[in-house]
Amino acid sequence: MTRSDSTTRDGLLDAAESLFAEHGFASASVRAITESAGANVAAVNYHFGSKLELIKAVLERRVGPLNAERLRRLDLCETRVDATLEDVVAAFVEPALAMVRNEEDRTSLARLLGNVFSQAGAELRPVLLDLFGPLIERFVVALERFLPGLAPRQIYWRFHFMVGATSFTVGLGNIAQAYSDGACDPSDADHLERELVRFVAEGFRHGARAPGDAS
Amino acid sequence: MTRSDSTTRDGLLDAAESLFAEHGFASASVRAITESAGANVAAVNYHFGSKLELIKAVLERRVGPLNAERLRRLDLCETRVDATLEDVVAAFVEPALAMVRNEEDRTSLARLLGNVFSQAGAELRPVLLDLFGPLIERFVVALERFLPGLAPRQIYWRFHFMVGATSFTVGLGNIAQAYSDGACDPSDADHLERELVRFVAEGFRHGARAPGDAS
DNA sequence: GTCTATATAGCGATAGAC
DNA sequence: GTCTATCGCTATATAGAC
Repeated sequence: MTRSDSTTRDGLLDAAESLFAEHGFASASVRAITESAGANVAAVNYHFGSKLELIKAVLERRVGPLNAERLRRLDLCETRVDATLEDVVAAFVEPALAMVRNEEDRTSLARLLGNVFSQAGAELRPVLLDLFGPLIERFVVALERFLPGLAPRQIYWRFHFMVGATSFTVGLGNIAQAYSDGACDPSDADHLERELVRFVAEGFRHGARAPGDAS
Repeated sequence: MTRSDSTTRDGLLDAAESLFAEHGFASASVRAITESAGANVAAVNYHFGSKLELIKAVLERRVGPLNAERLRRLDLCETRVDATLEDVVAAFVEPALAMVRNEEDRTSLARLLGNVFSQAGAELRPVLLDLFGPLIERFVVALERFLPGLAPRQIYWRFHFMVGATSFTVGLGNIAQAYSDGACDPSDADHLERELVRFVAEGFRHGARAPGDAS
Protein backbone atom coordinates (compact mmCIF):
# COMPACT_ATOMS: atom_id res chain seq x y z
CA MET A 1 0.00 0.00 0.00
CA THR A 2 1.43 3.33 -1.08
CA ARG A 3 0.59 6.72 0.33
CA SER A 4 -1.47 7.73 -2.70
CA ASP A 5 -3.89 4.83 -2.58
CA SER A 6 -4.71 5.33 1.09
CA THR A 7 -7.68 7.46 0.04
CA THR A 8 -9.87 4.40 -0.41
CA ARG A 9 -8.83 3.02 2.95
CA ASP A 10 -9.45 6.35 4.67
CA GLY A 11 -12.74 6.74 2.86
CA LEU A 12 -13.81 3.38 4.20
CA LEU A 13 -12.84 4.39 7.73
CA ASP A 14 -14.80 7.63 7.42
CA ALA A 15 -17.88 5.96 6.01
CA ALA A 16 -17.71 3.16 8.55
CA GLU A 17 -17.39 5.58 11.44
CA SER A 18 -20.42 7.51 10.29
CA LEU A 19 -22.59 4.47 9.68
CA PHE A 20 -21.51 2.68 12.84
CA ALA A 21 -22.45 5.80 14.78
CA GLU A 22 -25.82 6.04 13.11
CA HIS A 23 -26.90 2.39 13.10
CA GLY A 24 -24.59 0.55 15.48
CA PHE A 25 -21.81 -1.89 14.71
CA ALA A 26 -24.12 -4.79 14.01
CA SER A 27 -26.66 -3.02 11.81
CA ALA A 28 -24.27 -1.08 9.62
CA SER A 29 -23.41 -3.50 6.84
CA VAL A 30 -20.23 -3.78 4.87
CA ARG A 31 -22.26 -3.21 1.72
CA ALA A 32 -23.66 0.07 3.03
CA ILE A 33 -20.20 1.17 4.11
CA THR A 34 -18.51 0.46 0.81
CA GLU A 35 -21.36 2.05 -1.10
CA SER A 36 -21.19 5.17 1.06
CA ALA A 37 -17.45 5.35 0.52
CA GLY A 38 -17.81 4.99 -3.23
CA ALA A 39 -15.76 1.82 -3.10
CA ASN A 40 -16.32 -1.71 -4.20
CA VAL A 41 -18.02 -4.26 -1.95
CA ALA A 42 -14.82 -6.25 -1.74
CA ALA A 43 -12.77 -3.28 -0.56
CA VAL A 44 -13.36 -3.82 3.15
CA ASN A 45 -12.11 -7.35 2.94
CA TYR A 46 -9.13 -6.36 0.87
CA HIS A 47 -8.04 -3.49 3.11
CA PHE A 48 -8.98 -4.80 6.53
CA GLY A 49 -9.55 -8.53 6.21
CA SER A 50 -12.94 -8.60 7.88
CA LYS A 51 -15.66 -6.40 9.29
CA LEU A 52 -14.41 -6.93 12.84
CA GLU A 53 -10.95 -5.69 11.91
CA LEU A 54 -12.55 -2.68 10.28
CA ILE A 55 -14.36 -1.93 13.55
CA LYS A 56 -11.12 -2.20 15.47
CA ALA A 57 -9.38 0.13 13.03
CA VAL A 58 -12.16 2.69 13.34
CA LEU A 59 -11.93 2.60 17.12
CA GLU A 60 -8.19 2.76 17.32
CA ARG A 61 -7.97 5.65 14.91
CA ARG A 62 -10.12 7.77 17.20
CA VAL A 63 -9.69 6.47 20.73
CA GLY A 64 -5.91 6.42 20.51
CA PRO A 65 -5.50 10.18 19.90
CA LEU A 66 -8.37 10.97 22.28
CA ASN A 67 -6.76 9.15 25.19
CA ALA A 68 -3.32 10.46 24.28
CA GLU A 69 -4.66 13.99 24.58
CA ARG A 70 -6.23 13.12 27.93
CA LEU A 71 -2.92 11.85 29.23
CA ARG A 72 -1.10 14.89 27.91
CA ARG A 73 -3.45 17.11 29.88
CA LEU A 74 -3.15 14.90 32.93
CA ASP A 75 0.63 15.28 32.75
CA LEU A 76 0.16 19.03 32.84
CA CYS A 77 -1.97 18.70 35.99
CA GLU A 78 0.70 16.69 37.72
CA THR A 79 3.53 19.11 36.97
CA ARG A 80 1.65 22.20 38.03
CA VAL A 81 1.45 22.71 41.79
CA ASP A 82 -1.68 24.86 41.56
CA ALA A 83 -3.70 22.26 39.65
CA THR A 84 -7.14 21.51 41.05
CA LEU A 85 -9.48 18.55 41.01
CA GLU A 86 -11.45 20.38 38.34
CA ASP A 87 -8.35 20.34 36.13
CA VAL A 88 -8.03 16.57 36.41
CA VAL A 89 -11.70 16.10 35.62
CA ALA A 90 -11.38 18.48 32.70
CA ALA A 91 -8.41 16.50 31.41
CA PHE A 92 -10.76 13.56 31.01
CA VAL A 93 -13.96 15.29 29.99
CA GLU A 94 -12.93 18.10 27.70
CA PRO A 95 -11.07 16.15 25.00
CA ALA A 96 -14.20 14.05 24.60
CA LEU A 97 -16.52 17.04 24.42
CA ALA A 98 -14.12 18.74 22.04
CA MET A 99 -14.90 16.07 19.46
CA VAL A 100 -18.56 17.01 19.59
CA ARG A 101 -17.68 20.67 19.49
CA ASN A 102 -15.62 20.44 16.33
CA GLU A 103 -17.86 18.03 14.60
CA GLU A 104 -19.82 19.25 11.63
CA ASP A 105 -21.63 15.93 11.27
CA ARG A 106 -23.40 15.50 14.58
CA THR A 107 -24.32 11.86 14.02
CA SER A 108 -20.79 10.72 13.42
CA LEU A 109 -17.79 10.22 15.62
CA ALA A 110 -19.18 11.55 18.85
CA ARG A 111 -22.16 9.26 18.98
CA LEU A 112 -19.91 6.36 18.15
CA LEU A 113 -17.51 6.98 21.01
CA GLY A 114 -20.25 7.75 23.48
CA ASN A 115 -21.91 4.44 22.80
CA VAL A 116 -18.86 2.34 22.27
CA PHE A 117 -19.07 0.58 25.61
CA SER A 118 -22.72 -0.33 25.35
CA GLN A 119 -22.42 -1.28 21.68
CA ALA A 120 -19.41 -3.46 22.16
CA GLY A 121 -20.09 -7.15 22.05
CA ALA A 122 -17.90 -9.76 23.68
CA GLU A 123 -15.40 -9.73 20.82
CA LEU A 124 -14.67 -6.02 21.30
CA ARG A 125 -14.33 -6.05 25.06
CA PRO A 126 -10.62 -6.94 25.08
CA VAL A 127 -9.90 -4.21 22.55
CA LEU A 128 -11.59 -1.64 24.76
CA LEU A 129 -9.75 -2.81 27.85
CA ASP A 130 -6.47 -2.42 25.98
CA LEU A 131 -7.43 1.05 24.83
CA PHE A 132 -8.74 2.31 28.17
CA GLY A 133 -7.01 0.26 30.85
CA PRO A 134 -3.78 2.27 31.16
CA LEU A 135 -5.72 5.52 31.02
CA ILE A 136 -7.89 4.48 33.95
CA GLU A 137 -4.93 3.56 36.12
CA ARG A 138 -3.23 6.88 35.49
CA PHE A 139 -6.35 8.88 36.29
CA VAL A 140 -7.17 6.96 39.44
CA VAL A 141 -3.68 7.57 40.79
CA ALA A 142 -3.96 11.29 40.00
CA LEU A 143 -7.40 11.49 41.59
CA GLU A 144 -6.19 9.91 44.81
CA ARG A 145 -3.82 12.81 45.26
CA PHE A 146 -6.73 15.26 45.19
CA LEU A 147 -9.08 13.14 47.25
CA PRO A 148 -7.31 12.04 50.42
CA GLY A 149 -9.44 10.03 52.78
CA LEU A 150 -11.43 8.22 50.10
CA ALA A 151 -11.21 4.45 49.77
CA PRO A 152 -9.99 3.06 46.42
CA ARG A 153 -13.39 1.59 45.68
CA GLN A 154 -14.91 5.04 46.09
CA ILE A 155 -12.48 6.56 43.63
CA TYR A 156 -13.12 3.77 41.12
CA TRP A 157 -16.90 4.00 41.41
CA ARG A 158 -16.89 7.76 41.04
CA PHE A 159 -14.57 7.43 38.06
CA HIS A 160 -17.13 5.00 36.64
CA PHE A 161 -19.91 7.58 37.20
CA MET A 162 -17.81 10.17 35.40
CA VAL A 163 -17.34 7.89 32.41
CA GLY A 164 -21.07 7.23 32.35
CA ALA A 165 -22.08 10.88 32.47
CA THR A 166 -19.47 11.82 29.88
CA SER A 167 -20.25 9.00 27.46
CA PHE A 168 -23.96 9.62 27.70
CA THR A 169 -23.49 13.30 27.04
CA VAL A 170 -21.09 12.85 24.15
CA GLY A 171 -23.22 10.15 22.56
CA LEU A 172 -26.72 11.32 23.30
CA GLY A 173 -26.46 15.00 24.15
CA ASN A 174 -28.98 15.83 21.48
CA ILE A 175 -31.77 13.98 23.25
CA ALA A 176 -31.35 16.37 26.18
CA GLN A 177 -32.18 19.13 23.75
CA ALA A 178 -35.31 17.25 22.71
CA TYR A 179 -36.79 16.57 26.15
CA SER A 180 -35.74 19.94 27.60
CA ASP A 181 -37.70 21.65 24.83
CA GLY A 182 -34.59 23.42 23.62
CA ALA A 183 -33.31 24.64 26.99
CA CYS A 184 -30.25 22.43 26.59
CA ASP A 185 -28.19 23.40 23.57
CA PRO A 186 -25.34 20.96 22.88
CA SER A 187 -23.75 23.46 20.51
CA ASP A 188 -23.17 25.79 23.48
CA ALA A 189 -20.10 23.74 24.27
CA ASP A 190 -18.63 26.18 26.77
CA HIS A 191 -21.64 25.99 29.03
CA LEU A 192 -21.98 22.24 28.69
CA GLU A 193 -18.31 21.73 29.43
CA ARG A 194 -18.45 23.90 32.54
CA GLU A 195 -21.57 22.18 33.82
CA LEU A 196 -20.23 18.67 33.32
CA VAL A 197 -16.80 19.35 34.81
CA ARG A 198 -18.28 20.97 37.91
CA PHE A 199 -20.97 18.34 38.31
CA VAL A 200 -18.37 15.58 38.25
CA ALA A 201 -15.82 17.40 40.39
CA GLU A 202 -18.34 18.08 43.15
CA GLY A 203 -19.48 14.48 42.99
CA PHE A 204 -15.90 13.33 43.39
CA ARG A 205 -15.20 15.71 46.21
CA HIS A 206 -17.81 14.90 48.79
CA GLY A 207 -16.52 13.14 51.88
CA ALA A 208 -12.85 13.71 51.00
CA ARG A 209 -10.48 15.88 52.95
CA ALA A 210 -8.97 18.92 51.32
CA PRO A 211 -5.78 18.01 49.40
CA GLY A 212 -2.74 18.33 51.63
CA ASP A 213 -4.85 18.30 54.79
CA ALA A 214 -3.47 15.47 56.92
CA SER A 215 -6.10 15.74 59.67
CA MET B 1 -55.62 -15.44 24.29
CA THR B 2 -56.59 -17.06 27.57
CA ARG B 3 -54.67 -16.84 30.80
CA SER B 4 -53.36 -20.38 30.62
CA ASP B 5 -51.65 -20.09 27.24
CA SER B 6 -49.76 -16.96 28.21
CA THR B 7 -46.82 -19.08 29.26
CA THR B 8 -45.43 -19.18 25.72
CA ARG B 9 -45.82 -15.46 25.37
CA ASP B 10 -44.12 -14.82 28.70
CA GLY B 11 -41.39 -17.27 27.87
CA LEU B 12 -40.71 -15.38 24.69
CA LEU B 13 -40.53 -12.10 26.60
CA ASP B 14 -38.10 -13.61 29.11
CA ALA B 15 -35.88 -15.13 26.46
CA ALA B 16 -35.96 -11.98 24.35
CA GLU B 17 -35.03 -9.80 27.31
CA SER B 18 -32.06 -11.98 28.12
CA LEU B 19 -30.80 -12.23 24.56
CA PHE B 20 -31.39 -8.55 23.79
CA ALA B 21 -29.37 -7.69 26.87
CA GLU B 22 -26.57 -10.00 25.91
CA HIS B 23 -26.28 -9.31 22.18
CA GLY B 24 -28.24 -6.13 21.51
CA PHE B 25 -31.55 -5.68 19.76
CA ALA B 26 -30.12 -6.07 16.28
CA SER B 27 -27.93 -9.09 16.86
CA ALA B 28 -30.36 -11.20 18.87
CA SER B 29 -32.33 -13.05 16.23
CA VAL B 30 -35.91 -14.20 16.38
CA ARG B 31 -34.70 -17.71 15.78
CA ALA B 32 -32.37 -17.61 18.77
CA ILE B 33 -35.13 -16.16 20.93
CA THR B 34 -37.70 -18.77 20.04
CA GLU B 35 -35.18 -21.55 20.42
CA SER B 36 -34.14 -20.27 23.85
CA ALA B 37 -37.80 -20.07 24.88
CA GLY B 38 -38.47 -23.60 23.70
CA ALA B 39 -41.03 -22.26 21.27
CA ASN B 40 -41.49 -22.52 17.56
CA VAL B 41 -39.85 -20.10 15.14
CA ALA B 42 -43.23 -18.75 14.13
CA ALA B 43 -44.26 -17.98 17.71
CA VAL B 44 -42.87 -14.43 17.78
CA ASN B 45 -44.81 -13.48 14.73
CA TYR B 46 -47.94 -15.11 16.01
CA HIS B 47 -47.84 -13.51 19.46
CA PHE B 48 -46.36 -10.11 18.67
CA GLY B 49 -46.67 -9.60 14.92
CA SER B 50 -43.05 -8.67 14.35
CA LYS B 51 -39.66 -8.43 15.97
CA LEU B 52 -40.06 -4.69 16.52
CA GLU B 53 -43.32 -5.21 18.39
CA LEU B 54 -41.60 -7.82 20.52
CA ILE B 55 -38.90 -5.29 21.42
CA LYS B 56 -41.54 -2.75 22.38
CA ALA B 57 -43.34 -5.32 24.55
CA VAL B 58 -40.10 -6.23 26.33
CA LEU B 59 -39.35 -2.58 27.04
CA GLU B 60 -42.83 -1.68 28.20
CA ARG B 61 -43.05 -4.65 30.52
CA ARG B 62 -39.99 -3.43 32.44
CA VAL B 63 -39.78 0.33 32.00
CA GLY B 64 -43.41 0.88 32.92
CA PRO B 65 -43.18 -0.55 36.46
CA LEU B 66 -39.70 0.93 36.95
CA ASN B 67 -40.85 4.46 36.21
CA ALA B 68 -44.07 3.96 38.16
CA GLU B 69 -41.99 3.12 41.21
CA ARG B 70 -39.82 6.19 40.63
CA LEU B 71 -42.89 8.41 40.53
CA ARG B 72 -44.33 6.78 43.64
CA ARG B 73 -41.14 7.60 45.52
CA LEU B 74 -41.10 11.11 44.08
CA ASP B 75 -44.65 11.61 45.38
CA LEU B 76 -43.41 10.67 48.84
CA CYS B 77 -40.67 13.29 48.58
CA GLU B 78 -43.16 15.98 47.70
CA THR B 79 -45.53 15.27 50.56
CA ARG B 80 -42.82 15.12 53.23
CA VAL B 81 -41.58 18.52 54.37
CA ASP B 82 -38.24 17.13 55.56
CA ALA B 83 -37.35 15.56 52.22
CA THR B 84 -33.89 16.35 50.87
CA LEU B 85 -32.30 16.58 47.45
CA GLU B 86 -30.76 13.20 48.17
CA ASP B 87 -34.26 11.75 48.52
CA VAL B 88 -35.25 13.02 45.08
CA VAL B 89 -32.09 11.63 43.52
CA ALA B 90 -32.65 8.34 45.30
CA ALA B 91 -36.20 8.23 43.96
CA PHE B 92 -34.69 8.11 40.48
CA VAL B 93 -31.57 6.05 41.09
CA GLU B 94 -32.55 3.39 43.57
CA PRO B 95 -35.40 1.71 41.68
CA ALA B 96 -32.97 1.22 38.79
CA LEU B 97 -30.22 -0.17 41.00
CA ALA B 98 -32.76 -2.38 42.76
CA MET B 99 -33.24 -4.29 39.52
CA VAL B 100 -29.57 -5.16 39.49
CA ARG B 101 -29.67 -5.99 43.16
CA ASN B 102 -32.50 -8.49 42.85
CA GLU B 103 -31.29 -9.97 39.65
CA GLU B 104 -29.99 -13.48 39.71
CA ASP B 105 -29.02 -13.36 36.07
CA ARG B 106 -26.58 -10.48 35.86
CA THR B 107 -26.55 -10.32 32.06
CA SER B 108 -30.27 -9.88 31.73
CA LEU B 109 -32.65 -7.06 32.42
CA ALA B 110 -30.26 -4.63 33.99
CA ARG B 111 -27.86 -4.52 31.07
CA LEU B 112 -30.80 -4.13 28.73
CA LEU B 113 -32.20 -1.09 30.51
CA GLY B 114 -28.83 0.51 31.02
CA ASN B 115 -28.12 0.37 27.33
CA VAL B 116 -31.57 1.00 26.02
CA PHE B 117 -30.87 4.58 24.98
CA SER B 118 -27.69 3.84 23.11
CA GLN B 119 -29.07 0.66 21.56
CA ALA B 120 -32.27 2.26 20.37
CA GLY B 121 -32.41 2.97 16.69
CA ALA B 122 -34.60 5.60 15.10
CA GLU B 123 -37.68 3.38 15.22
CA LEU B 124 -37.49 3.04 19.01
CA ARG B 125 -36.86 6.69 19.81
CA PRO B 126 -40.55 7.66 19.94
CA VAL B 127 -41.30 4.71 22.20
CA LEU B 128 -38.62 5.82 24.63
CA LEU B 129 -39.81 9.40 24.62
CA ASP B 130 -43.30 8.20 25.48
CA LEU B 131 -41.97 6.04 28.28
CA PHE B 132 -39.63 8.60 29.80
CA GLY B 133 -40.99 12.02 28.82
CA PRO B 134 -43.56 12.46 31.63
CA LEU B 135 -41.08 11.12 34.17
CA ILE B 136 -38.49 13.71 33.21
CA GLU B 137 -40.92 16.60 33.52
CA ARG B 138 -42.01 15.52 36.99
CA PHE B 139 -38.44 15.15 38.22
CA VAL B 140 -37.25 18.44 36.80
CA VAL B 141 -40.09 20.27 38.56
CA ALA B 142 -39.25 18.55 41.83
CA LEU B 143 -35.56 19.30 41.46
CA GLU B 144 -36.20 23.00 40.87
CA ARG B 145 -37.72 23.19 44.34
CA PHE B 146 -34.50 21.92 45.90
CA LEU B 147 -32.17 23.93 43.66
CA PRO B 148 -33.24 27.57 43.70
CA GLY B 149 -31.05 29.87 41.70
CA LEU B 150 -30.23 27.38 38.94
CA ALA B 151 -31.30 28.04 35.39
CA PRO B 152 -33.60 25.48 33.74
CA ARG B 153 -30.89 24.43 31.32
CA GLN B 154 -28.63 23.65 34.28
CA ILE B 155 -31.26 21.43 35.86
CA TYR B 156 -31.86 19.64 32.57
CA TRP B 157 -28.16 19.08 31.87
CA ARG B 158 -27.49 17.79 35.36
CA PHE B 159 -30.51 15.53 35.07
CA HIS B 160 -28.96 14.27 31.85
CA PHE B 161 -25.68 13.60 33.66
CA MET B 162 -27.59 11.66 36.31
CA VAL B 163 -29.27 9.50 33.69
CA GLY B 164 -25.89 8.84 32.10
CA ALA B 165 -24.17 7.85 35.32
CA THR B 166 -27.10 5.68 36.38
CA SER B 167 -27.57 3.94 33.03
CA PHE B 168 -23.88 3.26 32.71
CA THR B 169 -23.73 1.80 36.19
CA VAL B 170 -26.82 -0.34 35.80
CA GLY B 171 -25.78 -1.59 32.40
CA LEU B 172 -22.04 -1.88 32.76
CA GLY B 173 -21.32 -1.95 36.49
CA ASN B 174 -19.46 -5.20 36.09
CA ILE B 175 -16.75 -3.63 33.97
CA ALA B 176 -15.91 -1.37 36.93
CA GLN B 177 -15.19 -4.54 38.85
CA ALA B 178 -12.87 -5.66 36.08
CA TYR B 179 -10.73 -2.55 35.72
CA SER B 180 -10.67 -1.80 39.45
CA ASP B 181 -9.17 -5.24 40.01
CA GLY B 182 -12.06 -6.22 42.28
CA ALA B 183 -12.15 -3.06 44.42
CA CYS B 184 -15.60 -2.26 43.02
CA ASP B 185 -18.14 -4.94 43.89
CA PRO B 186 -21.51 -4.40 42.18
CA SER B 187 -23.11 -6.93 44.50
CA ASP B 188 -22.41 -4.59 47.43
CA ALA B 189 -25.52 -2.72 46.42
CA ASP B 190 -25.78 -0.65 49.59
CA HIS B 191 -22.38 0.90 49.06
CA LEU B 192 -22.91 1.46 45.37
CA GLU B 193 -26.30 3.05 45.97
CA ARG B 194 -24.93 5.42 48.60
CA GLU B 195 -22.00 6.42 46.41
CA LEU B 196 -24.08 7.09 43.32
CA VAL B 197 -26.80 9.03 45.16
CA ARG B 198 -24.30 11.28 46.92
CA PHE B 199 -22.18 11.76 43.80
CA VAL B 200 -25.21 12.91 41.83
CA ALA B 201 -26.70 15.00 44.64
CA GLU B 202 -23.47 16.94 45.16
CA GLY B 203 -23.17 17.44 41.44
CA PHE B 204 -26.70 18.84 41.33
CA ARG B 205 -26.17 21.08 44.31
CA HIS B 206 -23.18 23.17 43.35
CA GLY B 207 -23.98 26.79 42.62
CA ALA B 208 -27.54 26.58 43.96
CA ARG B 209 -28.84 28.38 47.01
CA ALA B 210 -30.08 26.38 49.95
CA PRO B 211 -33.76 25.43 49.53
CA GLY B 212 -35.99 28.08 51.04
CA ASP B 213 -33.23 30.68 51.06
CA ALA B 214 -34.55 33.65 49.17
CA SER B 215 -31.34 35.67 49.28
C1' DG C 1 -5.91 -2.34 -6.32
C1' DT C 2 -10.47 -2.78 -8.18
C1' DC C 3 -13.93 -5.26 -10.38
C1' DT C 4 -17.91 -8.95 -11.14
C1' DA C 5 -19.83 -12.98 -9.78
C1' DT C 6 -20.83 -16.08 -6.50
C1' DA C 7 -20.50 -19.24 -2.39
C1' DT C 8 -22.53 -19.90 1.96
C1' DA C 9 -25.23 -18.70 5.62
C1' DG C 10 -28.51 -16.37 8.39
C1' DC C 11 -32.28 -13.26 8.68
C1' DG C 12 -37.62 -11.95 9.37
C1' DA C 13 -41.84 -13.30 7.90
C1' DT C 14 -45.60 -16.23 6.11
C1' DA C 15 -48.55 -20.11 4.12
C1' DG C 16 -50.89 -23.88 5.15
C1' DA C 17 -51.28 -28.53 7.50
C1' DC C 18 -52.55 -30.22 11.97
C1' DG D 1 -51.93 -22.28 19.20
C1' DT D 2 -48.21 -24.85 17.22
C1' DC D 3 -45.92 -27.07 13.60
C1' DT D 4 -42.99 -27.64 9.03
C1' DA D 5 -41.49 -25.79 5.00
C1' DT D 6 -40.26 -22.17 2.44
C1' DC D 7 -40.17 -17.46 0.28
C1' DG D 8 -37.44 -13.46 -0.40
C1' DC D 9 -33.95 -10.97 1.17
C1' DT D 10 -29.53 -9.55 3.11
C1' DA D 11 -25.33 -10.57 5.20
C1' DT D 12 -20.00 -11.57 5.11
C1' DA D 13 -16.59 -13.34 2.61
C1' DT D 14 -14.03 -14.98 -1.41
C1' DA D 15 -12.42 -16.49 -6.21
C1' DG D 16 -10.78 -15.07 -10.24
C1' DA D 17 -10.82 -11.71 -14.34
C1' DC D 18 -8.80 -7.32 -15.41
